[in-house]
Amino acid sequence: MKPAESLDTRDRLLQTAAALMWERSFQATGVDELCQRANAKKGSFYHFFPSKSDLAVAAMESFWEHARAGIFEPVFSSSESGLTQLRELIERIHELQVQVSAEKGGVLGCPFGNLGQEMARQDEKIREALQKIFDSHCQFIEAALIRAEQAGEIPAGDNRQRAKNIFALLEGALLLAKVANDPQIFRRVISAVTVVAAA
Amino acid sequence: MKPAESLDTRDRLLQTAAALMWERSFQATGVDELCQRANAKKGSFYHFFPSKSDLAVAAMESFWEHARAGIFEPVFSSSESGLTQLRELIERIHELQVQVSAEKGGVLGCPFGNLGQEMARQDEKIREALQKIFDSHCQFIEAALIRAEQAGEIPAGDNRQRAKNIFALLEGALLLAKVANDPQIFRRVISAVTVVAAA
DNA sequence: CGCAGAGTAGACAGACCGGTCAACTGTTGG
DNA sequence: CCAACAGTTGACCGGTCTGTCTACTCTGCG
Repeated sequence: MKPAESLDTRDRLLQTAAALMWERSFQATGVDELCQRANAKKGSFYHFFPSKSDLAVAAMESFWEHARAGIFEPVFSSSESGLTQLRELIERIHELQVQVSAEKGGVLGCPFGNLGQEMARQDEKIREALQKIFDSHCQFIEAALIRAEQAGEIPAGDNRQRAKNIFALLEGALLLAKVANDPQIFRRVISAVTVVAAA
Repeated sequence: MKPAESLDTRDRLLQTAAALMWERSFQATGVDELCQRANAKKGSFYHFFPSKSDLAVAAMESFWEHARAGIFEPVFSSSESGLTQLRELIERIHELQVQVSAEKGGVLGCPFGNLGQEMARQDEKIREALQKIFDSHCQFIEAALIRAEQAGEIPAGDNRQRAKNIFALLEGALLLAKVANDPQIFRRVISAVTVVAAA
């Protein structure tokens, strides 16, 4: 993630929004505060985005693009086996949680999961955007499972469903870690992933 | 759950708070609206509870007591085997999700998980309360796993950790169902529980 | 009866919210 | 040289937020 100062106003707003909403929540993030932190003025905000919800959608999409390019694609395009890639992904997520939780003074969990729990029932656009982002996550996992199946690492089965199961376990583990405020909870729960992958 | 009219003011506030915060979210639930729906006045609200956060904690504890008495204790004190009890619990949760989502026009997910994602990083009292409620959930699951292990349904293992894994899967599945706005997602993901139980 | 305390009532406060708007600036292309 | 336009600025709006306060009612008890 580039330093905020070097970006243009729109990108600064996007990046600040993602950070603040991850750290706190959508509703606890005020437009005024957000603009201040992004070094932008309210008028600029509403010049680029019709509403706070639209900014949230754009911020999540942008955040996912960064995560995809910075984590998912490198991990899943390696020469490792499907299951190893999966374990590598989990390792990266865990590292990120540890690092961010040290920086912010507590476990933040998954930015998409957080926003989903909070806003899915209140804002349809946000719900749809997150649904798509979840799907993208699952597609990466599914592809790894297919490779694992072809390599004989796991028995043949419904890899799409398996991917959803694994993703659900990830999200649940992040929630437990957040409520316990202990990133190690995530690592321990996640040990079950290999089993779910073969289910 | 008794009809709201027959309860005293404090209980009406508790019940209405749990319902509204489940349906929407903590921050989207206003004190004014809450009082109106509970047929109470602001003065009464702040007579019983020092703040909205304290009400939320009390409402979650009360809701959990209802769920424990109405679902968890009946299910886990039956004469069925440990794994069957677990499946029965999941069945009940699924039925509840289907019913509530028909009533409210969308999947609401887990009231505790929702509040946890939203408020764990913003209100330490809420975080601690939910942490305890999560623990109680896990204790029920763990007890069932111990019975399952003794009956030879699953191999010997760390049943405390297994319980956390299962609980994480449940919470994750509820999140996916909420974001997809489809309660059937929950049922499908949850098919992996038996595997996780034996991991 | 009279009093104490629990609970009720709702006006009020002050901060803060998301969002609007008209005026301004800086750049680009004809 | 100016017109067109993307972007910026910050004052401003009406509404809503949680929480406070004083006055009131009801009930049980000595």
